[in-house]
Amino acid sequence: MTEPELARAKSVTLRDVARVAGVSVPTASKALNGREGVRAATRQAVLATAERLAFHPNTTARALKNGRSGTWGLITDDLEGRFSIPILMGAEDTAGAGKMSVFLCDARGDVIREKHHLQSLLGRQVDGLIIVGSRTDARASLGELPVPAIYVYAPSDAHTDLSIVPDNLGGGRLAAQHLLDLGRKRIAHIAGDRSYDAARARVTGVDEVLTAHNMELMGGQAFYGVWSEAWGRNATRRLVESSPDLDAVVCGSDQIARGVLDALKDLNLRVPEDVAVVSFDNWEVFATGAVPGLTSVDMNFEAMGRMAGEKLFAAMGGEEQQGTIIQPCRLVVRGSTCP
Amino acid sequence: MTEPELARAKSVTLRDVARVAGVSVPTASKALNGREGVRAATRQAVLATAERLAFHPNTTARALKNGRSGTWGLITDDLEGRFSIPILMGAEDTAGAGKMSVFLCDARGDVIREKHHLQSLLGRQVDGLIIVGSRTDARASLGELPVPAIYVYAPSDAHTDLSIVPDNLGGGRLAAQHLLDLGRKRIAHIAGDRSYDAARARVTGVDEVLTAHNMELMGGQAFYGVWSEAWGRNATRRLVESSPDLDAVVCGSDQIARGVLDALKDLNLRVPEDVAVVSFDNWEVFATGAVPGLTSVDMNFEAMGRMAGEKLFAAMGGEEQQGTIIQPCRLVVRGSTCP
DNA sequence: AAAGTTTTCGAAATCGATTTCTACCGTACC
DNA sequence: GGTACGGTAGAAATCGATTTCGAAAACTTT
Repeated sequence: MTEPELARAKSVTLRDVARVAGVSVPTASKALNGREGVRAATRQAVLATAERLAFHPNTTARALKNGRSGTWGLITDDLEGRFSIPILMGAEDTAGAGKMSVFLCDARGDVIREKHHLQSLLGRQVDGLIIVGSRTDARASLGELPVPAIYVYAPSDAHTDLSIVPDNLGGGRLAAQHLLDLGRKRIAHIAGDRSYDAARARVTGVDEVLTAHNMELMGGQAFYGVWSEAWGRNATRRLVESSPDLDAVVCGSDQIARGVLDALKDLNLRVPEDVAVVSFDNWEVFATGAVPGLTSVDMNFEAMGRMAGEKLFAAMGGEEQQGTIIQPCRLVVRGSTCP
Repeated sequence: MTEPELARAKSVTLRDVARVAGVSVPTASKALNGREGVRAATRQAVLATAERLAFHPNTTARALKNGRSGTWGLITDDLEGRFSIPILMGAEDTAGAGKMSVFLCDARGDVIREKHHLQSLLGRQVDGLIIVGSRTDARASLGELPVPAIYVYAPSDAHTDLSIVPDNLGGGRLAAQHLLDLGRKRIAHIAGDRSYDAARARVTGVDEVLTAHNMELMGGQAFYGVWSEAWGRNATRRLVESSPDLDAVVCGSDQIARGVLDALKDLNLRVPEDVAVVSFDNWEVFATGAVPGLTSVDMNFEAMGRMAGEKLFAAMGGEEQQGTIIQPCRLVVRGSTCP
């Protein structure tokens, strides 16, 4: 067993490269990492052999030495990945391809499991944490941690943490302004679950714009319910009964909007000619599958992920930050408001 | 700087525990890992101090030593996480809470990016790979790898790899048999994209059952199109025109089914009284949001993930396997077939 | 009490890469 | 030609945990 390369057909180590290139391990390391103190010819030789042997450095060893693992942990409650995946992709993008890898952990809404995942991630020496809540209400802070953490979508309840949340208020304004721009005057709002911060903020945004134009919502207020198509259908039927002259509906989510579209059709009201419909989330499969396509306010998950990545890098660089960053939304116009 | 505990307020290492407990590092290691050769009293002391100091072993160091990182890599093309997240959760479950952490990488359908992620994951010494395709067609094998890999949802095109795929054929049978059990005789099939293996397999399954009962599909064949609501609507209109007496429709996906339901309603056909509807995927938000709720064939993603986890463990234990494992589907009955 | 066993513990090597820090080389200058 | 110097390369320590192996301690046995 004097031949190490026979013992493990596994992977090529730096030692192998150094031996083949006829230099020492430190020299090989310096050459590969572009550090000075290596003659150009030597560096070339090392690079060439590394290439030839298909050398890939063991990230684990590097992590152990310099205390940086090049990984982030993302903890979420999002069972379907609707939020998590775009946010993850956005975060990854800031690092440049493959520089950072992300552990995705699903706590499934269970605090115990979350604690467990957290410990596991810290044991793996992640360089940062992204905590993705499934609703925009403030969630319990994880407290003081040995690595920077950023709360995305749901803000932390501790103002010493850094949170990134979508601008639901601004989204509401966007939706209302869009309808006003189209000349709509009699606007109703079928909202989501009142217990959700997001639902209330969206309502507030709509209200603000209407008030500024000396208008108010049909029925005098928004109608809160649940985040489902069924609620959209029911609410629409009642709404049209009491206010048959309405000409636009803002919906708390795309799912609600789907219900609204269904009900309007049953009631022989044309969209967008008789009634324009705007909703929130811009969940592609729902928004584009509808007839007509739904004009919807996009929460910009990927942008939130990118921001999270940037802030994590900044924090890793020692630049501590706290507070709540509000990420603007954007309106995606489709057939439900413009023919 | 003779006081190491001042230098880094960071984390508690095994050395710290050993020092405080008054034993050597190896002894502390043995005590914590439940290995023999340690007196009961000594072990107790070590365990107590570890607890008191909130010691969490550095997984990175352990990984470096014994060559096992306790991590898996999951590479997917799934932009929304519809497949990946349930599969990831299933895989994690097999390990027991937190024992395995999973790197989630989204290749976004880009081969270059996939290669990149793969290298990155191998550099991080993952113990296994789960490759999740976004369509059931066979995908290019990643070839010989230093760690076991399992292809989920989309099988590998190399028969020396191990793949786990949903039983689309069996799913088709389930759907057809369900309709026959309900006494339906005139069954049509509005399928998805013909270029997808899944679409064709589902059709074959339905055909098999009908043929076994000396029946055939309305129109003599399945109608292929695309995986969209719009296709469901269009196809239904044409179908009812040519075969107004149909009493059941099998849909290639929940999205198609949503279009079918819409169109049937426009045509004043009641579901399920006049026409029963069965679909595939059981995508909750679509299936339960519809009126009536969609009876749908569930692909059991989580079960596929669990199977993947088990097989990876087996492979890590040296038990090589190859071939394709077909994971059964299950029928979830809702209002679109039973009132 | 001496010899033989068993148990318990710790010194040292290991994993793979990085990072000093020192030894050496050749060149340049006086 | 000897000293000084910038530039290269390598020896050794390091990260934190594991593991082997030898030594010391604690018991038995005669």
